[in-house]
Amino acid sequence: MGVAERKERHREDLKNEILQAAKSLFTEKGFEATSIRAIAEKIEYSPATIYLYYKDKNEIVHALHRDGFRLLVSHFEVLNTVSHPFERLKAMGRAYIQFAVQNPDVYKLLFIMEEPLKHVANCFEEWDEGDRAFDILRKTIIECQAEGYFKKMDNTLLAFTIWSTMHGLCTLKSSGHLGHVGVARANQWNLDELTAMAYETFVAMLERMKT
Amino acid sequence: MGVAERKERHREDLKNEILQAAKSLFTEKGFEATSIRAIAEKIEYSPATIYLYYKDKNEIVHALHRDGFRLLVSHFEVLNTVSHPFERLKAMGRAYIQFAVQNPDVYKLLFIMEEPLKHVANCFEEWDEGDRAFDILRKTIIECQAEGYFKKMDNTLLAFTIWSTMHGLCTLKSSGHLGHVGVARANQWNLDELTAMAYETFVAMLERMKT
DNA sequence: ATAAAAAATAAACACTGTTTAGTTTATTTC
DNA sequence: GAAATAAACTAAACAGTGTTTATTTTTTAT
Repeated sequence: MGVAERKERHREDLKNEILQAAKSLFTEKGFEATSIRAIAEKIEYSPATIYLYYKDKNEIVHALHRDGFRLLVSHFEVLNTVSHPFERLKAMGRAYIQFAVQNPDVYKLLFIMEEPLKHVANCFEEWDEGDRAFDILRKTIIECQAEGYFKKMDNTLLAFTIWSTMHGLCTLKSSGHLGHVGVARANQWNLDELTAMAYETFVAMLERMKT
Repeated sequence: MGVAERKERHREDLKNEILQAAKSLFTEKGFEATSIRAIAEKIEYSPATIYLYYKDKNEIVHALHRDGFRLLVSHFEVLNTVSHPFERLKAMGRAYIQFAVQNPDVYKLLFIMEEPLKHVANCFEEWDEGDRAFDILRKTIIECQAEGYFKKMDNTLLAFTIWSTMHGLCTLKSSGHLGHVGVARANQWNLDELTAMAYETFVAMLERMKT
């Protein structure tokens, strides 16, 4: 059935077109400032057409959530080339910050907004993407332990702790809260430097966790 | 002028009534889900009346932001009774988590939302509340350094790092992201336990930073 | 060419924050 | 006490939001 196939392909095309339009508008204007009508206008369809391809706005957000996670995981996969586990761990931290800074809206989608997560909870799928990203961190920690780091510490708990620190650094930086603390403005540091230095401080702490 | 005074007092009363109605609705329904109309209905005035007392919705949010910070600082002031600085530091961490868990909407107001911060930036005031909270942490760190902890580490950078970890723990927990990681559900841990244990893991790291 | 099916839309609904013009209430002046 | 002034309040509207329904246009199959 060549005809049905072509139609199906066209359907998928339009579905993807909606997604790309939404993505570009989200990163351009932010989430709250992007309306269904604006997405419709960008792809030159009527607003109601969007609803033929996506149940509601949350479904669009959820689709971008999945894409975003794939992007993050692919960012981390490059680090497999770093053979020494602790060096890899450090590189992962830097990569995480870099990802958050370069893709603030994607980051918001992945780790701050609650709606896309609710959608995951409703589906029976086990949030593979998130688990995979977390497992990358956990495995690296376990490898570090084989080298004498983090002895007698639970790898899962340490993974949560490290993730929390990274997440805290990224969110406090990009939300502007870090920048509004007086002592931060008083020194000559800019925000990126400050974040990098705080990360190095944390790395220094991790480094002491050997033997 | 007794009359003018009484009127002024009434004005302040209504202004405060609006604030309390907003606060209760915010904590009850969340920020996004509370409208000016809902606030107006709660105090039994017309929506337009709100605008006679507050410039816009952001000004209400900002007023609650200030209140929230005072609440947080008062939470911390109790800890002055803890004489040993490192014990005090540990207690501060627990108090911080407790505050975030018990007042999730206030926490969101203080450390996640960007709008109230913008308002602070527009005013010339130097965000005293935030600076004071941060200074409490910094001073405790400096006292710890006098006891042999965190030698040769910059107290401001360490303060940022610790704050980031606490903020990360609190936000990942209450946003639900922590709970959606497979390994977290696999173990018997509940979210509060998990957060507490992750905090203890972090404390264990800090504890090693002596001499 | 005509009937059936699919795709797209115009228009409405129930909301939102906010503004404007008008009404009601309270105070002051005569 | 009655009239003029000032303050407080509100009804109604505006422009926007996500979403739904009924209708029209376009495509496909007979």
